[in-house]
Amino acid sequence: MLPPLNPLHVFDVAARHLNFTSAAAELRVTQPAISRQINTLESFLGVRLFERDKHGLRLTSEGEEFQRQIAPAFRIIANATASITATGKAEPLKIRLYTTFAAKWLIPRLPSF
Amino acid sequence: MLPPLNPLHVFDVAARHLNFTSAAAELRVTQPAISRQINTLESFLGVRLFERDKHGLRLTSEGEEFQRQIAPAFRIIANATASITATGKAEPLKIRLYTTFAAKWLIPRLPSF
DNA sequence: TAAAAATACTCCATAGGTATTTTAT
DNA sequence: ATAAAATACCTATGGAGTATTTTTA
Repeated sequence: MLPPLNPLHVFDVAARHLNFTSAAAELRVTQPAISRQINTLESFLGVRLFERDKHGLRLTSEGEEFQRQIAPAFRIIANATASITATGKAEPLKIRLYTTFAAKWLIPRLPSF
Repeated sequence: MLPPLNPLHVFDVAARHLNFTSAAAELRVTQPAISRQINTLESFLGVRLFERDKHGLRLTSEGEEFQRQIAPAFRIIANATASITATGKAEPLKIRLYTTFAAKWLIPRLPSF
């Protein structure tokens, strides 16, 4: 069974920040958005991941272990996405044209390009 | 940069099935839902993941490589979720009661429980 | 009292369903 | 002719914003 994935990602970020407000900044959303995503995940799991008491915000022991386990998953996804996105970006551009056109028009302009 | 995660998960399942209809069954949604999720992912990546030509449905080479890379991420997430969900489920149940009640009512019934 | 988290309310975007069309075997 | 994918259309759910309240250092 998979948990809701967007809340899981938010948790991954928030667990590194230990601060919902700055996690919100990294994800380019607002602080309440983070609060609710975390809540969604905790409700789904039936487990409290963050402790909101004295000492401010900290991970529960379950939260810490969970974070440790899931973090690699997002690194994998990010890497895979970077790879596939990069594919083709470095492909050489192939151009066919008349030799006379190449000589008279293209070659002179190549340097400035 | 992370891709949309729900479409990514749908892709993971569909890539194993090589069949949107049966992937839909596994995910308990309809076939058009799969079709659109895949489309969302392909649009985001700017890469075609499935080939829909003769021979039916097959992964493109990029799709195959991508699937190979991301699949472990979902296994990680599923395992982590199983662990944290299981936490506490095996906790011993603590009961306090009167010794007389224990002797007369509880103990006789324990075997059948 | 200042800074951060939670909550209430509203709005929009994403995701799904049903019906139907297209495509390919 | 059949089976699967794509598309159109509509609906519903989830996610986000703003404003505000609660909490804690």
